[in-house]
Amino acid sequence: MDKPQPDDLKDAGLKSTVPRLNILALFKSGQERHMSAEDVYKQLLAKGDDVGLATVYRVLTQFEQAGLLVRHYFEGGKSVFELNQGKHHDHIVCLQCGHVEEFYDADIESRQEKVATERGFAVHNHSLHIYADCNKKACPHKH
Amino acid sequence: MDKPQPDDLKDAGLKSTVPRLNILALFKSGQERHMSAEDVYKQLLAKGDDVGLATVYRVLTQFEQAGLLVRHYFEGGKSVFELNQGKHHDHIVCLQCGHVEEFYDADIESRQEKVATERGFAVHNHSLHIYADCNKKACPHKH
DNA sequence: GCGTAGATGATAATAGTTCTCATTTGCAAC
DNA sequence: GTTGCAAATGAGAACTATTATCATCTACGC
Repeated sequence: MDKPQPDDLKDAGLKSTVPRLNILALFKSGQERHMSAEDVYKQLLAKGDDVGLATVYRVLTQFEQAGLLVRHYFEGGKSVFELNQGKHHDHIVCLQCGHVEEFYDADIESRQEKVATERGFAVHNHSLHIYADCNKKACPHKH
Repeated sequence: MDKPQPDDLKDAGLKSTVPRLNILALFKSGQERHMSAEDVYKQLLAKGDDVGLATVYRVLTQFEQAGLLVRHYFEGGKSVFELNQGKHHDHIVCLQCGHVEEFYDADIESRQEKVATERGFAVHNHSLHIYADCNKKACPHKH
């Protein structure tokens, strides 16, 4: 239930191949919303799907270009992907446990747009990352 | 005029060595506000300063820890440094020419704080990067 | 001036990601 | 259902940004 929809791939002009279906299914399974290439690779291997790391990188990039996934560049070097569910949002990253929480604030959004256009820029996209401690009571979100 | 102040280094608990003075002087010269390690390395070599790349990386990290510089993680993998002049600000990065413009918006700042505390997070720092086109008239900011 | 802890620089090592290319596979035409 | 071929895959090499190693050098207090 919640099988991958090959249509997503077809619509994006991509052949529906085994690795692509597996990767899409992993994101749709919703276990982890935010995954790096390495994360995806390991999860697939753990599930028994035999896939190459190069393919994971390739497919993630294709999915990003197709709009199926969104890529984030958090601090720490590696980029992280999440399913694109249409609604833009920003992120709070816990520095203790790495937990990522999403939020959306209309005021922040509109002021960003304002700031950019005031300066003559045409906004493509933006990233707002708040790095913080969630640890009120010893980091509820386990690593 | 605008020579490096060894005091900055001493205050940070760092010996005032030739490479450190040169790197600090480069940032204070104000030619480029935002530079990657590679940028700094090349600029110094171009100026005739003989320095090792490893030293540049080390010194930039030390300066960041000492609060002399601020490090930014823009899209594209490499991190970028700028002189820490006390006033926090965010960035608009031009996707065409790489030009970086700074801005500060008190409303955005306060709403970020609000969003985070509402969710029980203690903010350490944040990064807001707007990626946009500055090209009103063929990208005024040359690469 | 001297001694030493700390700094440097050449190079090796590492992490994340992309490239190469021989082999395999999806899929459309027969 | 087979066939053909462009596109996709996977193993590993290559690449980029950065950090670690370590023998040599240097700033600076005595």
